[in-house]
Amino acid sequence: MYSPPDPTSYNRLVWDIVRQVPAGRVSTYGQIASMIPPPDGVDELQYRRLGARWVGGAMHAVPDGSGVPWQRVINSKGEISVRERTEGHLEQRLRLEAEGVRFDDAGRVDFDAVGWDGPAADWLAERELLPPRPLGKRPSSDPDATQPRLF
DNA sequence: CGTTTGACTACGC
DNA sequence: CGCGTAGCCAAAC
Repeated sequence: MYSPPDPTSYNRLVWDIVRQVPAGRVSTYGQIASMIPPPDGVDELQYRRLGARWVGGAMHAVPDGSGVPWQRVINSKGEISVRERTEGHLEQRLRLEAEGVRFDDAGRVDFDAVGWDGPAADWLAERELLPPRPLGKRPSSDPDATQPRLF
């Protein structure tokens, strides 16, 4: 798999971030990666794809009983990335549904409803991490037809 | 020792 | 909006 220069410390950092995701909310591999600065020498655009894979590797490597809520990390399409018809896939879905996360007929969640907006700004600053990429559709793309003027 | 296979995304059709 | 593919690496077969 695509591995970061230092998988051990990278994984620890990823797990720390994932621990911040509250129950009932979901993040994505790409969003987690977006908070971690790209290592030296890694092209930023390339890191958007590589980093997501690295985070996937970190999730795959979560130790049993570590308390890391790995089920709250899914792919950018809003679906569970663990291969279907596997034990892990079913367990992730059941865990999320137990937290109140709903899946549509296509097996996708609604980021606008359950998407995570990242840790508090000071939490990120303490660790020299970047602000996360927002999830879901941009509310700004919705015309002000439904958005009444406040004055 | 050669192949297959990923807990991913962006981009082009 | 759905589908295929590149990118580019380490393990498991």
